[in-house]
Amino acid sequence: MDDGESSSTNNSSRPWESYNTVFTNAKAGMEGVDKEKVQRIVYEMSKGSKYFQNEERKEALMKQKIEHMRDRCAKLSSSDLTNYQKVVDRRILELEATRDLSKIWLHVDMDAFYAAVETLSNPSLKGKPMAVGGLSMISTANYEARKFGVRAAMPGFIARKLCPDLIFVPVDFTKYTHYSDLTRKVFGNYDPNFIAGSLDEAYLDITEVCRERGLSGGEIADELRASVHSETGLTCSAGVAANRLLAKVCSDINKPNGQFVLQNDRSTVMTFISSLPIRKIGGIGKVTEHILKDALGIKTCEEMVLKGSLLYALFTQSSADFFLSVGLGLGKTDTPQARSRKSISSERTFAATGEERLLYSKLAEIAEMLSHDMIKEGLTARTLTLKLKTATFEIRSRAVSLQRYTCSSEDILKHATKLLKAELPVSIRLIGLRMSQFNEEIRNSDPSQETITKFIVQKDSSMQNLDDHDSVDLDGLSHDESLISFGSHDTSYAQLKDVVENEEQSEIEAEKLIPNQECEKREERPQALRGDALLIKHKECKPDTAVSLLPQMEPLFWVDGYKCNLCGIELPPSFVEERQEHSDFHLAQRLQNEESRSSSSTTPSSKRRILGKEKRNSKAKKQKSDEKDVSKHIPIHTFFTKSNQNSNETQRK
DNA sequence: GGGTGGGACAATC
DNA sequence: TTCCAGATTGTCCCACCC
Repeated sequence: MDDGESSSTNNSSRPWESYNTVFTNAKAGMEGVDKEKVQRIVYEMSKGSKYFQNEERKEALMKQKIEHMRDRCAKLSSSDLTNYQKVVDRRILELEATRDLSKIWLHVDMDAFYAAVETLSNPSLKGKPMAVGGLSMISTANYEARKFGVRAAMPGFIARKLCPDLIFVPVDFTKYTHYSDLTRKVFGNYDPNFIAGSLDEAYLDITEVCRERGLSGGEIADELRASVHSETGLTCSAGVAANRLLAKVCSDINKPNGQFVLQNDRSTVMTFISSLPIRKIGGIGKVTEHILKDALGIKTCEEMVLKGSLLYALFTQSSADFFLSVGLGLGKTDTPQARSRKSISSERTFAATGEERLLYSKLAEIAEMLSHDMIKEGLTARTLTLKLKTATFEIRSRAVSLQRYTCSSEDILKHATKLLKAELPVSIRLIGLRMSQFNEEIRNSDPSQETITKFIVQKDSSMQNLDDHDSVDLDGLSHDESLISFGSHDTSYAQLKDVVENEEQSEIEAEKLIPNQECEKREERPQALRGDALLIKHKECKPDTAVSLLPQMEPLFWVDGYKCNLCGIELPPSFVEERQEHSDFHLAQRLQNEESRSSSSTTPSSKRRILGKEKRNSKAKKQKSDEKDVSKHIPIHTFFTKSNQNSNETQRK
């Protein structure tokens, strides 16, 4: 939808015109596309579906937000605007002071990457319209397919309608990773600290290499692209500019197999940015574009500066700052420290169902996948988030923070089951699980300790079965067996239900016995300390030799002088520290299990149910009040509008 | 009253 | 015939604690 005034009611003869789809947005290779035809087909294929209804619901909400913003805009007095303009003027000076034109950044973007890789391995696809993905969703399309309006993130069945001869090729990440590695080897020759955006794009600081070799940014880009082509047989496009934001915009200009250089001087940058549509900026998507366009009439980056006072009046400071810096053509010029991931997740879509057994079975599969990924990455975490997409495409998420770090599929499943249970009955089409709040001690451990870390992480998962009564009782089955049996046998489902229900009872009882605060305090201590505490608590424990970790636990000793009797890990006697750590690990493990037994490992579910209810109630109340004050209901990505004008003014003072 | 962490959810690629 | 992904991040609100 290009016009905020249009709606499905005043376009009855051409209803598709108001259907807000991303599939008609400008994308490389789609210049000659009959947008109206694409939009009509997408509309015809979608209308009436649950997906469509949900889109309409979201659209209505967005319109409401836009209306509200317009209202607030209209209410601003001239003195308000004068004051906000002063803020803008000051911020412009501050932002200008940070402008750095000394760097040369290069953004490389592979052309239709997945599709190009598939064509390399199957040359018969050359020249034919092809998409990587399936009928439900396609990941990318080659340029022949794009001529028909087919593009990434489009459902395959719609793509086939647009292009009946479209060839579908299944996604093969192993292949793409291989080619991505080849490109990265080339990138590394120009900037060893390059930033990989994704498999198919990267940012390189080529300031040094330009200086050393006396070449311009454009010449380096030329050489790099030729090098990527000779190493991989793939083409890429590049953008060269003073910062990453601009370089990314530039790499899209002469796509495919081209490049664009933006000179590093202020006036060239300002001219370039002045007419640039806001949607070209990374971070401004469909929603933000609509809000800025329809509520404030901002279509180009230049207008972000011209209407800066409105932005500061209506958005939060951080959002307004971002918009203003975009309008000034500013972007990041430093090479950030390697960003560490903050969460890890796994989700799957399936035919919508409300059948509990099926849902629990899916949950078990996803918990297993997530656990597997965590072990592979050497991560343990303590916040679990369950994501659900209902049959009506409504997204729900429910989270719980655990008292200990874990990566075990049993732990994940146990808590995820509780979260899911609270949502039932509901018909669901997607389940996702996410773990966040990583244990930094394990992640940042000395590489020389990698073996032991890996061991801890792996065993943290597998050991749960052995001695954690709190975990789902798997009757001594191995991981794989447990998964299979869970997914396919009624008994496993019944077991899980029982475990969850019994546990709730024990949690309620435990809550009576142990004050929650005490558990939290203990949780704050690092694991090693907790082990020490246990040693103090149980003075009969003696390190190494035959260590009795707890009176009721089998003592630890080294079989044949090198093999742990509890888990089988092999550590020669010379590995003194590792052995100590290892016995600490068993101690900590044991203590955690003890804690789990004697107290709730999460918020007691009885309490949680009440809390949940209160929360839902307060949420319902909130929604009601939001109907009155829509500004509280505009959580649009980074660009949150101010929830409260007064609070913002206070902030500014 | 300010700081902080948990939880929900929207946004992007 | 088929009927809209998956992964990750950022920001807000709110409850709780000091």
